[in-house]
Amino acid sequence: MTGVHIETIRYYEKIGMLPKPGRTAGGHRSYAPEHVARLSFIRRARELGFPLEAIRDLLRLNEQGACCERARDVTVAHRTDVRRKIADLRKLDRALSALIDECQPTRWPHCPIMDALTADPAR
Amino acid sequence: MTGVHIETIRYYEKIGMLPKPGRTAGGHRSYAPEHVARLSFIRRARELGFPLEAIRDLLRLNEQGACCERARDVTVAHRTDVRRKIADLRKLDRALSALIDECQPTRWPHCPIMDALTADPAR
DNA sequence: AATAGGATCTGTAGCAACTACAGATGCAAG
DNA sequence: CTTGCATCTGTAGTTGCTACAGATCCTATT
Repeated sequence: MTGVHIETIRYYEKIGMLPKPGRTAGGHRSYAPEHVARLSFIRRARELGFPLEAIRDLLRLNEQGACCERARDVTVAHRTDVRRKIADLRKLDRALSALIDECQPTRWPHCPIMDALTADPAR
Repeated sequence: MTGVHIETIRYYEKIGMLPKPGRTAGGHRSYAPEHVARLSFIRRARELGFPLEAIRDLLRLNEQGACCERARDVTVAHRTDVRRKIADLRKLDRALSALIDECQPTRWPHCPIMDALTADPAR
């Protein structure tokens, strides 16, 4: 129903992201509509890359009806984190590209990738 | 000497990234220059974001003197991975920014962030 | 009503790449 | 010879799941 794997649902239950559902006579979990809604909420937030701890905050805000102001703060903080990661990865991309460019057969005396990685014990 | 945390060094030893060093009479590890060189290699490769498994390959290539061609392949594969991550994160950034933009006090009927996350059980 | 099959149950271990303890030693400087 | 820091082993925690094993349950068909 929610597209969340069953193991993941049980994991969420275990870490307290999802309230424990009722059980059938045989011990199987039976989920109420609010479980489904909460799971959908979590899934959408996960698709937006929010960490589970942030989602916990968002869920709390949602329940309290405390809206925009603070939900926006959480979202902005998350975006800041995403942007930091992008910047880090771009730096990596540039460094890797420089190595790859240097590593052309035409310019070949010795492998620049290995040179960049090998320690220089003299220094 | 290498800037690698001591716990990390022991972790590398445990997973076989670093050969087991000799020991002093009292049982303390004593590292030879080749350990230091290997650790430096690993550290530089980690700074370039290579996963440990790829670093294992690079170290093997380095020992075999097998150079450019294959080291280049490993590096290009890693860059592809980095670029995929950048693309994913940019998509996230755009989605988050759209939500944040919509969430201005001026346009306020209801919080667009919570709306986006809340399930629509009717549909 | 019996049965066959799939789904769920609990619990644990694994992923990547470390980090953080606890409690016990070793070792070097003063 | 002492003081105090560094290292020792071993285990558990981090994040967000995923993948089993072996047992039980539930549903649909006969």
